[in-house]
Amino acid sequence: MKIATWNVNSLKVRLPHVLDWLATTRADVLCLQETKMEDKVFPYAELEAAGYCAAHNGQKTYNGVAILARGALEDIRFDIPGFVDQQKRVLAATVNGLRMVCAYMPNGQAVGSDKYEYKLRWLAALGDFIREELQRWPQLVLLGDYNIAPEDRDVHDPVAWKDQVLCSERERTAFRQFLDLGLADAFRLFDQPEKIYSWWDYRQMGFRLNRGLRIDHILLSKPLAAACRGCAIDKAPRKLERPSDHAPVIVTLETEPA
DNA sequence: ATGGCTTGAGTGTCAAGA
Repeated sequence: MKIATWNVNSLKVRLPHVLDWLATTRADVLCLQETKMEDKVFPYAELEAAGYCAAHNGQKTYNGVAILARGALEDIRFDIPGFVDQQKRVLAATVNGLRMVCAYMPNGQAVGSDKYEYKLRWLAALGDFIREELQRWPQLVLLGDYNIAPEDRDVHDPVAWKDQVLCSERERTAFRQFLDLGLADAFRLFDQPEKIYSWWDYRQMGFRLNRGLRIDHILLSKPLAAACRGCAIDKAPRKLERPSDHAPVIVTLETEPA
């Protein structure tokens, strides 16, 4: 079973890339972030024609998350329960007995800003939610755009980024709190080459110079980590015309028949 | 260089991303 996440930076612009990528990879589940659209214009029909069921939690202009799956989506939940938030950043659904929690975590703008404090409050609330979800669904995947580079090796220039937003200690501590719930960073379950990233700035040839950050992640609960056979970041879509600034991350799980 | 691209909104030019 292949499960993936991709911040598409506008699904309206990127739908052709998404459809091509699904046809190529045959992923079973794809979680999207930054759809930047209301539900009434979400391309359900095009995705269904491609063989995918979909659930969407969207809004105009900003944010918006979706889960696409070859199988049925069950127990769909929107947002973080009990956390008052106008921003559409979380969507959860069960596929083939596996709980998927798709998250577009806040950017935080700058260390010390109001948005940074919102990010940390938001991350704490998500942690509480995931703890509850794990009790009901031991087979859980928390995946999406975390907007956190967990370690210096996930940063092209750790000196320049030191203590900056996406790399600050408080954000990295929040990331480790997900690991403390028993989740594992699928990418780090395997030997990986150096300088692998999932996001590159559009400006100043960031991608060509590989000036990137690894901020998109797939975290697996213990039974799924044991079943994980691989994790990779697919740079191919980042090379296309009008690409998203993020690349998809994909895991392969060896799952037992349901 | 509070910059450098890209998107959405909306038709001016700005907010937001990371």
